[in-house]
Amino acid sequence: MSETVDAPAERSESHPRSSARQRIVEAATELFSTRGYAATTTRDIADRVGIKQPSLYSHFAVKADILIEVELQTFRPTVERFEALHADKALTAGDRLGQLVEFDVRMLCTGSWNVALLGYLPEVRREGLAAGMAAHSHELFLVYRTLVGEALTENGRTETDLGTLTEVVFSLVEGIILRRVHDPHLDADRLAPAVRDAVLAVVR
Amino acid sequence: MSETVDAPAERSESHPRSSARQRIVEAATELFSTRGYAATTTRDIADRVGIKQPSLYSHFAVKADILIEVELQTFRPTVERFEALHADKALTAGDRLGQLVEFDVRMLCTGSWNVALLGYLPEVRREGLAAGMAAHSHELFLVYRTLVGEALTENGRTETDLGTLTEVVFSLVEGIILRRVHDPHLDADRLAPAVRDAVLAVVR
DNA sequence: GTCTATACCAGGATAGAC
DNA sequence: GTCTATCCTGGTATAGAC
Repeated sequence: MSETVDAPAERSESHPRSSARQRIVEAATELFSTRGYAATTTRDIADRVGIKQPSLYSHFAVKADILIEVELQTFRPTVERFEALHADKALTAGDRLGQLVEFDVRMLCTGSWNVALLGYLPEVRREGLAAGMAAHSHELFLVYRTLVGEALTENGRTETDLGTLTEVVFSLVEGIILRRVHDPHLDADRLAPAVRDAVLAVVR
Repeated sequence: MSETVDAPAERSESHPRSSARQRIVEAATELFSTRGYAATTTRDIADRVGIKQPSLYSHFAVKADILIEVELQTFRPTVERFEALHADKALTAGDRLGQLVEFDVRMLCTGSWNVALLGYLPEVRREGLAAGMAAHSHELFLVYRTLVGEALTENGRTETDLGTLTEVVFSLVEGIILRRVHDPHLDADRLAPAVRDAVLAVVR
Protein backbone atom coordinates (compact mmCIF):
# COMPACT_ATOMS: atom_id res chain seq x y z
CA MET A 1 0.00 0.00 0.00
CA SER A 2 2.39 2.67 1.18
CA GLU A 3 5.53 2.97 -0.88
CA THR A 4 7.76 3.80 2.03
CA VAL A 5 8.50 1.60 4.98
CA ASP A 6 9.56 2.53 8.47
CA ALA A 7 13.29 2.24 8.82
CA PRO A 8 14.41 0.41 11.92
CA ALA A 9 15.04 2.80 14.79
CA GLU A 10 18.79 2.82 14.44
CA ARG A 11 21.50 5.41 14.69
CA SER A 12 21.98 8.16 12.16
CA GLU A 13 24.47 7.37 9.43
CA SER A 14 26.99 9.99 10.44
CA HIS A 15 30.12 9.01 12.24
CA PRO A 16 29.29 8.42 15.89
CA ARG A 17 31.91 11.01 16.82
CA SER A 18 30.29 13.79 14.79
CA SER A 19 28.63 16.35 17.01
CA ALA A 20 25.18 15.66 18.35
CA ARG A 21 23.95 18.79 16.64
CA GLN A 22 25.13 17.53 13.28
CA ARG A 23 23.57 14.11 13.80
CA ILE A 24 20.28 15.83 14.60
CA VAL A 25 20.44 17.82 11.38
CA GLU A 26 21.16 14.71 9.32
CA ALA A 27 18.39 12.68 10.90
CA ALA A 28 15.99 15.57 10.43
CA THR A 29 16.99 15.94 6.78
CA GLU A 30 15.93 12.37 6.12
CA LEU A 31 12.76 12.48 8.19
CA PHE A 32 11.51 15.85 6.94
CA SER A 33 12.16 14.73 3.35
CA THR A 34 10.40 11.40 3.65
CA ARG A 35 7.55 12.23 6.04
CA GLY A 36 7.13 15.97 5.68
CA TYR A 37 7.80 18.61 8.31
CA ALA A 38 4.45 18.63 10.11
CA ALA A 39 4.26 14.84 10.19
CA THR A 40 7.75 14.44 11.66
CA THR A 41 7.77 14.60 15.45
CA THR A 42 10.68 15.73 17.56
CA ARG A 43 10.56 12.28 19.13
CA ASP A 44 11.11 10.71 15.69
CA ILE A 45 14.25 12.79 15.28
CA ALA A 46 15.56 12.09 18.76
CA ASP A 47 14.96 8.35 18.38
CA ARG A 48 16.90 8.30 15.14
CA VAL A 49 19.82 10.12 16.74
CA GLY A 50 19.72 7.94 19.82
CA ILE A 51 18.93 10.58 22.41
CA LYS A 52 15.81 11.51 24.36
CA GLN A 53 13.38 14.00 22.90
CA PRO A 54 13.99 16.87 25.36
CA SER A 55 17.73 16.69 24.66
CA LEU A 56 17.08 18.23 21.25
CA TYR A 57 16.41 21.49 23.03
CA SER A 58 20.01 21.71 24.17
CA HIS A 59 20.87 22.30 20.51
CA PHE A 60 17.83 24.02 19.00
CA ALA A 61 15.37 26.38 20.64
CA VAL A 62 12.35 25.22 18.62
CA LYS A 63 11.57 22.56 16.05
CA ALA A 64 11.53 25.09 13.23
CA ASP A 65 15.16 25.96 13.85
CA ILE A 66 16.13 22.41 12.92
CA LEU A 67 14.44 22.85 9.55
CA ILE A 68 16.22 26.15 8.97
CA GLU A 69 19.55 24.46 9.58
CA VAL A 70 18.63 21.62 7.22
CA GLU A 71 17.92 24.17 4.52
CA LEU A 72 21.17 26.01 5.11
CA GLN A 73 23.34 22.91 4.92
CA THR A 74 21.52 21.63 1.85
CA PHE A 75 21.61 24.70 -0.36
CA ARG A 76 24.68 26.63 0.68
CA PRO A 77 27.13 24.56 -1.41
CA THR A 78 25.02 24.45 -4.55
CA VAL A 79 24.51 28.20 -4.82
CA GLU A 80 28.24 28.78 -5.04
CA ARG A 81 28.58 26.16 -7.72
CA PHE A 82 25.85 27.74 -9.81
CA GLU A 83 27.55 31.10 -9.72
CA ALA A 84 30.80 29.60 -11.01
CA LEU A 85 29.13 27.78 -13.89
CA HIS A 86 27.17 30.84 -14.82
CA ALA A 87 30.23 33.05 -15.05
CA ASP A 88 32.51 30.86 -17.16
CA LYS A 89 32.69 32.98 -20.29
CA ALA A 90 35.02 30.57 -22.11
CA LEU A 91 31.98 28.53 -23.17
CA THR A 92 29.07 29.30 -25.43
CA ALA A 93 25.78 30.14 -23.74
CA GLY A 94 24.35 26.85 -24.94
CA ASP A 95 27.19 24.92 -23.35
CA ARG A 96 26.88 26.79 -20.08
CA LEU A 97 23.13 26.24 -20.03
CA GLY A 98 23.66 22.56 -20.77
CA GLN A 99 26.23 22.19 -18.01
CA LEU A 100 24.03 23.99 -15.52
CA VAL A 101 21.07 21.73 -16.34
CA GLU A 102 23.19 18.60 -16.04
CA PHE A 103 24.60 19.73 -12.73
CA ASP A 104 21.19 20.70 -11.43
CA VAL A 105 19.55 17.42 -12.42
CA ARG A 106 22.40 15.47 -10.84
CA MET A 107 21.95 17.37 -7.61
CA LEU A 108 18.23 16.62 -7.63
CA CYS A 109 18.76 12.94 -8.42
CA THR A 110 21.67 12.00 -6.25
CA GLY A 111 21.38 13.53 -2.81
CA SER A 112 20.63 10.95 -0.15
CA TRP A 113 17.06 12.18 0.08
CA ASN A 114 14.70 14.24 -1.99
CA VAL A 115 15.39 17.37 0.04
CA ALA A 116 14.39 19.77 -2.70
CA LEU A 117 10.78 18.73 -2.22
CA LEU A 118 10.90 20.31 1.24
CA GLY A 119 10.72 23.82 -0.17
CA TYR A 120 7.42 22.96 -1.84
CA LEU A 121 5.63 21.50 1.17
CA PRO A 122 2.60 23.63 2.05
CA GLU A 123 3.21 23.60 5.79
CA VAL A 124 6.80 24.73 5.26
CA ARG A 125 5.78 27.62 3.05
CA ARG A 126 2.84 28.65 5.20
CA GLU A 127 4.95 28.94 8.30
CA GLY A 128 7.44 31.09 6.43
CA LEU A 129 10.15 28.47 6.80
CA ALA A 130 10.96 28.22 3.11
CA ALA A 131 12.56 31.65 2.89
CA GLY A 132 16.05 30.24 2.36
CA MET A 133 14.91 27.82 -0.29
CA ALA A 134 12.74 30.39 -2.01
CA ALA A 135 15.67 32.79 -2.23
CA HIS A 136 17.86 30.03 -3.64
CA SER A 137 15.20 29.08 -6.15
CA HIS A 138 14.68 32.67 -7.26
CA GLU A 139 18.39 33.26 -7.69
CA LEU A 140 18.61 30.09 -9.74
CA PHE A 141 15.69 31.19 -11.88
CA LEU A 142 17.50 34.43 -12.71
CA VAL A 143 20.62 32.51 -13.73
CA TYR A 144 18.52 30.31 -15.98
CA ARG A 145 16.81 33.31 -17.52
CA THR A 146 20.12 34.91 -18.38
CA LEU A 147 21.48 31.74 -19.95
CA VAL A 148 18.27 30.97 -21.83
CA GLY A 149 18.28 34.51 -23.19
CA GLU A 150 21.86 34.26 -24.34
CA ALA A 151 21.27 30.84 -25.89
CA LEU A 152 18.25 32.16 -27.79
CA THR A 153 20.30 35.04 -29.17
CA GLU A 154 23.05 32.60 -30.12
CA ASN A 155 20.49 30.55 -32.06
CA GLY A 156 19.03 33.59 -33.78
CA ARG A 157 15.67 33.42 -32.01
CA THR A 158 14.75 36.94 -31.04
CA GLU A 159 10.99 36.66 -31.18
CA THR A 160 10.52 34.34 -28.22
CA ASP A 161 8.96 35.28 -24.86
CA LEU A 162 11.97 34.90 -22.58
CA GLY A 163 10.01 34.75 -19.34
CA THR A 164 7.70 32.01 -20.53
CA LEU A 165 10.47 29.94 -22.05
CA THR A 166 12.49 30.19 -18.86
CA GLU A 167 9.49 28.98 -16.92
CA VAL A 168 9.25 26.01 -19.25
CA VAL A 169 12.94 25.20 -18.85
CA PHE A 170 12.73 25.56 -15.09
CA SER A 171 9.64 23.39 -15.02
CA LEU A 172 11.49 20.71 -16.97
CA VAL A 173 14.38 20.64 -14.51
CA GLU A 174 12.43 20.95 -11.27
CA GLY A 175 9.94 18.37 -12.48
CA ILE A 176 12.65 15.85 -11.65
CA ILE A 177 11.80 16.46 -7.99
CA LEU A 178 8.35 15.03 -8.61
CA ARG A 179 9.70 12.10 -10.63
CA ARG A 180 11.86 11.24 -7.68
CA VAL A 181 8.83 11.03 -5.44
CA HIS A 182 7.60 8.18 -7.62
CA ASP A 183 11.04 6.59 -7.88
CA PRO A 184 13.54 7.54 -5.15
CA HIS A 185 16.43 5.96 -7.04
CA LEU A 186 16.56 7.90 -10.28
CA ASP A 187 19.52 7.16 -12.54
CA ALA A 188 21.33 10.49 -12.79
CA ASP A 189 23.68 9.27 -15.53
CA ARG A 190 20.69 8.50 -17.70
CA LEU A 191 18.47 11.48 -16.85
CA ALA A 192 20.94 14.36 -16.65
CA PRO A 193 22.04 14.16 -20.30
CA ALA A 194 18.47 13.52 -21.41
CA VAL A 195 17.17 16.62 -19.66
CA ARG A 196 20.12 18.65 -20.92
CA ASP A 197 19.37 17.61 -24.49
CA ALA A 198 15.71 18.42 -23.99
CA VAL A 199 16.48 21.91 -22.73
CA LEU A 200 18.83 22.54 -25.63
CA ALA A 201 16.16 21.34 -28.05
CA VAL A 202 13.68 23.76 -26.50
CA VAL A 203 15.91 26.81 -26.94
CA ARG A 204 17.02 25.79 -30.45
CA MET B 1 7.25 36.50 5.45
CA SER B 2 4.67 33.87 4.67
CA GLU B 3 3.30 33.97 1.13
CA THR B 4 -0.16 32.81 2.09
CA VAL B 5 -2.54 34.52 4.45
CA ASP B 6 -5.32 33.10 6.55
CA ALA B 7 -8.63 33.54 4.81
CA PRO B 8 -11.40 34.93 6.98
CA ALA B 9 -13.45 32.16 8.56
CA GLU B 10 -16.32 32.40 6.15
CA ARG B 11 -18.57 29.94 4.43
CA SER B 12 -17.46 27.63 1.67
CA GLU B 13 -18.01 28.94 -1.83
CA SER B 14 -20.53 26.31 -2.86
CA HIS B 15 -24.19 27.12 -2.93
CA PRO B 16 -25.56 27.11 0.63
CA ARG B 17 -28.14 24.55 -0.45
CA SER B 18 -25.57 22.03 -1.67
CA SER B 19 -25.27 19.10 0.66
CA ALA B 20 -23.19 19.41 3.78
CA ARG B 21 -21.08 16.51 2.62
CA GLN B 22 -20.24 18.30 -0.61
CA ARG B 23 -19.39 21.52 1.18
CA ILE B 24 -17.04 19.56 3.42
CA VAL B 25 -15.29 18.08 0.40
CA GLU B 26 -14.87 21.48 -1.22
CA ALA B 27 -13.55 23.13 1.91
CA ALA B 28 -11.16 20.23 2.44
CA THR B 29 -9.93 20.46 -1.15
CA GLU B 30 -8.85 24.01 -0.58
CA LEU B 31 -7.37 23.46 2.86
CA PHE B 32 -5.49 20.26 2.04
CA SER B 33 -4.06 21.90 -1.07
CA THR B 34 -2.93 25.08 0.65
CA ARG B 35 -1.88 23.78 4.08
CA GLY B 36 -1.15 20.11 3.46
CA TYR B 37 -3.06 17.16 4.83
CA ALA B 38 -1.29 16.74 8.18
CA ALA B 39 -1.34 20.45 8.90
CA THR B 40 -5.08 20.80 8.22
CA THR B 41 -7.20 20.10 11.27
CA THR B 42 -10.73 18.78 11.22
CA ARG B 43 -11.65 21.96 13.09
CA ASP B 44 -10.25 24.03 10.19
CA ILE B 45 -12.53 22.19 7.80
CA ALA B 46 -15.60 22.44 10.00
CA ASP B 47 -15.04 26.18 10.57
CA ARG B 48 -14.85 26.79 6.84
CA VAL B 49 -18.09 24.88 6.26
CA GLY B 50 -19.81 26.61 9.17
CA ILE B 51 -20.49 23.57 11.34
CA LYS B 52 -18.93 22.24 14.53
CA GLN B 53 -16.01 19.86 14.33
CA PRO B 54 -17.79 16.70 15.59
CA SER B 55 -20.49 17.16 12.95
CA LEU B 56 -17.97 16.09 10.31
CA TYR B 57 -18.27 12.59 11.68
CA SER B 58 -21.89 12.35 10.58
CA HIS B 59 -20.53 12.33 7.01
CA PHE B 60 -17.10 10.72 7.21
CA ALA B 61 -15.88 8.04 9.58
CA VAL B 62 -12.30 9.34 9.78
CA LYS B 63 -10.33 12.31 8.48
CA ALA B 64 -8.60 10.21 5.84
CA ASP B 65 -11.93 9.43 4.18
CA ILE B 66 -12.36 13.12 3.41
CA LEU B 67 -9.07 13.10 1.53
CA ILE B 68 -10.06 10.00 -0.41
CA GLU B 69 -13.25 11.74 -1.54
CA VAL B 70 -11.29 14.86 -2.54
CA GLU B 71 -9.08 12.69 -4.73
CA LEU B 72 -12.02 10.93 -6.32
CA GLN B 73 -13.84 14.13 -7.24
CA THR B 74 -10.68 15.74 -8.55
CA PHE B 75 -9.38 13.04 -10.84
CA ARG B 76 -12.40 11.10 -12.00
CA PRO B 77 -13.34 13.55 -14.78
CA THR B 78 -9.83 14.03 -16.14
CA VAL B 79 -9.06 10.36 -16.62
CA GLU B 80 -11.99 9.95 -18.99
CA ARG B 81 -10.90 12.96 -20.99
CA PHE B 82 -7.39 11.57 -21.38
CA GLU B 83 -8.69 8.32 -22.76
CA ALA B 84 -10.72 10.14 -25.43
CA LEU B 85 -7.81 12.30 -26.54
CA HIS B 86 -5.53 9.32 -26.67
CA ALA B 87 -7.82 7.31 -28.89
CA ASP B 88 -8.60 9.88 -31.59
CA LYS B 89 -6.89 8.25 -34.54
CA ALA B 90 -7.88 10.98 -36.96
CA LEU B 91 -4.89 13.04 -35.84
CA THR B 92 -1.19 12.45 -36.15
CA ALA B 93 0.61 11.22 -33.03
CA GLY B 94 2.33 14.59 -32.73
CA ASP B 95 -0.99 16.40 -32.77
CA ARG B 96 -2.51 14.07 -30.21
CA LEU B 97 0.54 14.43 -27.98
CA GLY B 98 0.36 18.19 -28.34
CA GLN B 99 -3.33 18.28 -27.47
CA LEU B 100 -2.84 16.04 -24.49
CA VAL B 101 -0.06 18.26 -23.18
CA GLU B 102 -2.10 21.39 -23.65
CA PHE B 103 -5.09 19.88 -21.92
CA ASP B 104 -2.96 18.57 -19.08
CA VAL B 105 -1.20 21.89 -18.50
CA ARG B 106 -4.51 23.72 -18.53
CA MET B 107 -5.87 21.35 -15.91
CA LEU B 108 -2.82 21.92 -13.73
CA CYS B 109 -2.99 25.70 -14.13
CA THR B 110 -6.66 26.44 -13.85
CA GLY B 111 -8.28 24.42 -11.10
CA SER B 112 -9.27 26.56 -8.13
CA TRP B 113 -6.40 25.15 -6.10
CA ASN B 114 -3.19 23.29 -6.78
CA VAL B 115 -4.77 19.95 -5.96
CA ALA B 116 -2.29 17.92 -7.99
CA LEU B 117 0.37 18.71 -5.43
CA LEU B 118 -1.59 16.66 -2.90
CA GLY B 119 -0.50 13.40 -4.46
CA TYR B 120 3.13 14.32 -3.85
CA LEU B 121 2.85 15.24 -0.18
CA PRO B 122 4.96 12.86 1.92
CA GLU B 123 2.36 12.38 4.62
CA VAL B 124 -0.26 11.50 2.02
CA ARG B 125 1.96 8.92 0.36
CA ARG B 126 3.21 7.45 3.62
CA GLU B 127 -0.25 6.81 4.93
CA GLY B 128 -1.20 5.06 1.71
CA LEU B 129 -3.73 7.74 0.84
CA ALA B 130 -2.32 8.53 -2.58
CA ALA B 131 -3.40 5.27 -4.15
CA GLY B 132 -6.03 6.91 -6.34
CA MET B 133 -3.70 9.64 -7.52
CA ALA B 134 -0.83 7.23 -8.06
CA ALA B 135 -3.03 5.04 -10.23
CA HIS B 136 -4.16 8.08 -12.20
CA SER B 137 -0.60 9.25 -12.62
CA HIS B 138 0.61 5.83 -13.75
CA GLU B 139 -2.17 5.50 -16.27
CA LEU B 140 -1.36 8.93 -17.62
CA PHE B 141 2.30 8.01 -17.87
CA LEU B 142 1.42 5.02 -20.03
CA VAL B 143 -0.65 7.21 -22.33
CA TYR B 144 2.24 9.62 -22.66
CA ARG B 145 4.65 6.78 -23.39
CA THR B 146 2.50 5.47 -26.18
CA LEU B 147 2.10 8.89 -27.77
CA VAL B 148 5.77 9.79 -27.38
CA GLY B 149 6.69 6.49 -29.00
CA GLU B 150 4.37 7.06 -31.92
CA ALA B 151 5.58 10.62 -32.36
CA LEU B 152 9.20 9.48 -32.40
CA THR B 153 8.42 6.92 -35.09
CA GLU B 154 6.56 9.57 -37.05
CA ASN B 155 9.67 11.76 -36.90
CA GLY B 156 12.00 8.94 -37.92
CA ARG B 157 13.75 8.72 -34.56
CA THR B 158 14.11 5.04 -33.75
CA GLU B 159 17.29 5.17 -31.72
CA THR B 160 15.91 7.04 -28.72
CA ASP B 161 15.36 5.53 -25.26
CA LEU B 162 11.58 5.73 -25.03
CA GLY B 163 11.35 5.33 -21.27
CA THR B 164 13.81 8.11 -20.54
CA LEU B 165 12.29 10.49 -23.04
CA THR B 166 8.84 9.88 -21.63
CA GLU B 167 10.17 10.67 -18.16
CA VAL B 168 11.54 13.92 -19.51
CA VAL B 169 8.24 14.84 -21.14
CA PHE B 170 6.32 13.91 -18.01
CA SER B 171 8.73 15.92 -15.91
CA LEU B 172 8.17 18.92 -18.15
CA VAL B 173 4.41 18.78 -17.75
CA GLU B 174 4.21 17.93 -14.06
CA GLY B 175 6.83 20.54 -13.26
CA ILE B 176 4.01 23.02 -13.75
CA ILE B 177 2.68 21.85 -10.39
CA LEU B 178 5.81 23.21 -8.74
CA ARG B 179 5.70 26.44 -10.72
CA ARG B 180 2.22 26.97 -9.40
CA VAL B 181 3.46 26.71 -5.85
CA HIS B 182 5.56 29.80 -6.53
CA ASP B 183 2.80 31.54 -8.42
CA PRO B 184 -0.78 30.34 -7.75
CA HIS B 185 -2.14 32.29 -10.71
CA LEU B 186 -0.34 30.84 -13.70
CA ASP B 187 -1.54 32.03 -17.08
CA ALA B 188 -2.77 28.89 -18.79
CA ASP B 189 -3.20 30.58 -22.16
CA ARG B 190 0.44 31.53 -22.12
CA LEU B 191 1.93 28.35 -20.62
CA ALA B 192 -0.09 25.59 -22.27
CA PRO B 193 1.05 26.36 -25.83
CA ALA B 194 4.59 26.99 -24.62
CA VAL B 195 4.83 23.63 -22.91
CA ARG B 196 3.20 21.93 -25.90
CA ASP B 197 5.78 23.44 -28.23
CA ALA B 198 8.55 22.40 -25.88
CA VAL B 199 7.36 18.80 -25.81
CA LEU B 200 7.07 18.70 -29.57
CA ALA B 201 10.59 20.14 -29.87
CA VAL B 202 11.88 17.41 -27.59
CA VAL B 203 10.42 14.55 -29.63
CA ARG B 204 11.40 16.10 -32.97
C1' DG C 1 24.57 18.24 27.58
C1' DT C 2 21.73 14.56 28.76
C1' DC C 3 18.49 12.67 31.63
C1' DT C 4 13.46 12.02 34.08
C1' DA C 5 9.33 14.04 34.99
C1' DT C 6 5.88 16.80 33.65
C1' DA C 7 3.26 20.91 32.10
C1' DC C 8 0.52 22.30 28.52
C1' DC C 9 -2.21 22.19 24.66
C1' DA C 10 -4.07 20.71 20.31
C1' DG C 11 -6.16 17.38 17.50
C1' DG C 12 -9.05 13.20 16.37
C1' DA C 13 -12.81 10.90 17.70
C1' DT C 14 -17.00 9.35 20.76
C1' DA C 15 -21.33 9.82 23.77
C1' DG C 16 -25.59 11.22 24.16
C1' DA C 17 -29.17 15.04 24.21
C1' DC C 18 -32.08 17.47 20.98
C1' DG D 1 -27.69 15.53 11.35
C1' DT D 2 -26.17 18.85 14.44
C1' DC D 3 -25.08 20.19 18.82
C1' DT D 4 -22.31 20.30 23.67
C1' DA D 5 -19.33 18.03 26.47
C1' DT D 6 -15.62 15.24 26.91
C1' DC D 7 -12.16 11.53 26.39
C1' DC D 8 -7.69 10.26 24.99
C1' DT D 9 -3.66 10.46 22.66
C1' DG D 10 0.31 12.43 21.34
C1' DG D 11 3.29 16.37 20.42
C1' DT D 12 6.12 20.65 21.80
C1' DA D 13 8.49 22.53 25.16
C1' DT D 14 10.19 23.46 30.15
C1' DA D 15 12.08 22.41 34.96
C1' DG D 16 15.49 20.81 37.46
C1' DA D 17 18.60 16.86 38.95
C1' DC D 18 22.96 14.72 37.59
